[in-house]
Amino acid sequence: MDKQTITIYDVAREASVSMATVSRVVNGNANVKPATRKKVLDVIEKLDYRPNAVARGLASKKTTTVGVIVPDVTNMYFASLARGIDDVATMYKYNIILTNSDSNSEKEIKVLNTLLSKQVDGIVFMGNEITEKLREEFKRTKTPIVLAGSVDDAGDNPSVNIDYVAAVQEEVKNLIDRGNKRVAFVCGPLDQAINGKYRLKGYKQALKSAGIAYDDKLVFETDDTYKTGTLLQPALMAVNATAAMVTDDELAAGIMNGMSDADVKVPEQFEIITSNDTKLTEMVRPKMSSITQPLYDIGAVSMRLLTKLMNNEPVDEKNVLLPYGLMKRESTK
Amino acid sequence: MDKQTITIYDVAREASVSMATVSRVVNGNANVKPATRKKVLDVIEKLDYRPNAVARGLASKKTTTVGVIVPDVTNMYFASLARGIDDVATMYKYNIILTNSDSNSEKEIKVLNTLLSKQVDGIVFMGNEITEKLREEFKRTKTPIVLAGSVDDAGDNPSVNIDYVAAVQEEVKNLIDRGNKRVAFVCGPLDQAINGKYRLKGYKQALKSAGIAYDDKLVFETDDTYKTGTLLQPALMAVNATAAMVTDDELAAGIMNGMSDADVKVPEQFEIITSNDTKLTEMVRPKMSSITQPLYDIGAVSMRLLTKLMNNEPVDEKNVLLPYGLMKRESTK
DNA sequence: GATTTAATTGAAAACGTTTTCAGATTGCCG
DNA sequence: CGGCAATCTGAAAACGTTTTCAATTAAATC
Repeated sequence: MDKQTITIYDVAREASVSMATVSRVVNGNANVKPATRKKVLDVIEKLDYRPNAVARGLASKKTTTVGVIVPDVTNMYFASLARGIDDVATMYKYNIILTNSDSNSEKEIKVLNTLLSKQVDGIVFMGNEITEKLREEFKRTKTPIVLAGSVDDAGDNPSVNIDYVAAVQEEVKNLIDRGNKRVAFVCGPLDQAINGKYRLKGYKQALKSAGIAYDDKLVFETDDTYKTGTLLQPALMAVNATAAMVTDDELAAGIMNGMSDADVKVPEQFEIITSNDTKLTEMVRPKMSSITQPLYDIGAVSMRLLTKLMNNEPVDEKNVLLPYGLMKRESTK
Repeated sequence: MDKQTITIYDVAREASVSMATVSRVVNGNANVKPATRKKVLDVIEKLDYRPNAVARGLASKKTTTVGVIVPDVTNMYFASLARGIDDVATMYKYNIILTNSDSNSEKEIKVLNTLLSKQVDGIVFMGNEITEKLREEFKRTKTPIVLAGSVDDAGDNPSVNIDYVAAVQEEVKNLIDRGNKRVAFVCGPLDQAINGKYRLKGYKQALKSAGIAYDDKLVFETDDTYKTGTLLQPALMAVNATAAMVTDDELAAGIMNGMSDADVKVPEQFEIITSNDTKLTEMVRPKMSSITQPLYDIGAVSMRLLTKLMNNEPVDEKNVLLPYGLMKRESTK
């Protein structure tokens, strides 16, 4: 009673050719006489034959599927990257298996392994804290892996990012130039290299160039959530900060709303610059000034890079830096 | 030079048992003597054997992978659903292949077919305008499909939603009770059943109960984007609307900001209620009152339903309605 | 200890493709 | 029209599992 699945063999019989020939026309192999090609194509049409990608994957050792590991799709930043990834994946005939890791190292390792067991042709990984254990798992496989919008200081994985230190440095400099003596640095977990090594470095460099002493009371390590942001106003006031460089848009939105709710005027009394330029920056009032990152493109370029790696094509630059920008909106003077 | 992949056969040899036995222990089959189980397990450990899911899929005709078709992950509404889906998928040992359709019917059909060719065990579909063509494709396959947060008036696919007509009716009634004689209905494309058939119906019913004549000048069909929302203020004022029931959060945020930018006070001069209760509602000022939908749960329940369908378990209710709520925030009086 | 029954195991056939290699056909040239 | 190269085609062996069925071994019964 089962709906009969029709196989390449059925087509071969019906068209009175061999499986090999059918396989050839399905795969667009040139070595088949136009007449036979037509004959086979007709039978395929008539029988409504659809190749079984699993069998194909087993025989060819390619699944045209790539794994995508992301902390949380629900976060606009990652959703944008994911969209870029999917679009160019589609363009190159790949599909993506998307998994949320919650930035949990154990979970990351686990899903990495299930992705590998599913024989994905490549993986794009997002998440900035790469534990030694995870790094080892990365090394163990020869399936290509690229980091998207994520940095690993210690590893040597291909990656695509922007120049976080330069971007932060530039924005903090602007803040200082506008007269802010005490600018806070509000970031996600510092053990993530992107924060602890790069952005913080940019912050420090800007301070140094301006001859301002680094004060660790001004750096606030958070969990990157909106909620946390809303709670930060008192602490920020307590250290006499008059501006903040924030590393996440939702977090920044939280801070800004916390300020507004406490009747601190943004930007008059407190300036805020955020980092990801998700569409949230425009939706909030005042609109948030931001470092602009080509989010979609970071995803897109990552995936493009991955396709090259999967095909053993030469890549000129393993660690791509895309251009960033500075978007002045209403949360800065 | 290729990294040798080790197969079930290698561990069989090494453990001096048959492949069948190895397969049994890998799959937790009870019929194997504890001693042999241990022996095999040890060899697996020693050789670092990982089962090849593709081969397994071919032999067993199950891939433990489900397809997820979504208009755009970058939209918070769908991202939330997707997250719910992935979480329960993981819980039941499935992975998801995530594809963006842009609500484009051709694209939907195309990805549906590639998902099927990849032999997914099931599909959860999001997107409200289901063309006749797509409906036919749905019918052609015996792979189970469930609609998540999406309705198809004409088809008979399993689905999980909330009671959109009741929810809208209730909110519009509240608006009217508070003295609004002219409440606008701002929605996405009306040819999507969720808008054209359900929500609009709730709107009309509320009007009718209140003895107010339906005026189609008050219904605004849009494309559901933030940008469009920001442009709507003049038109809304032109028809003397004093409140709006909006079917999408980003759209609503746009409208609200458009109002604010034109110095129309929300909620004093214009009340706004939105529909999806994404976290955006809290981030915007004033915070938006909303119909609350258990977004994550809609995804989660869809996936759970799908697991039952995939296992041929009986399901009590093919079309699940989850409870909705009404969240009063600051965009209404 | 001989049977009978239950618990373990293994051999081999799927699963639906791709791919290699050799054989068959065709086209072209003098 | 013979011969050689170029073009097409097919047989059969992978690919790495699961699963069926029969055979073997162990346990239980009297």
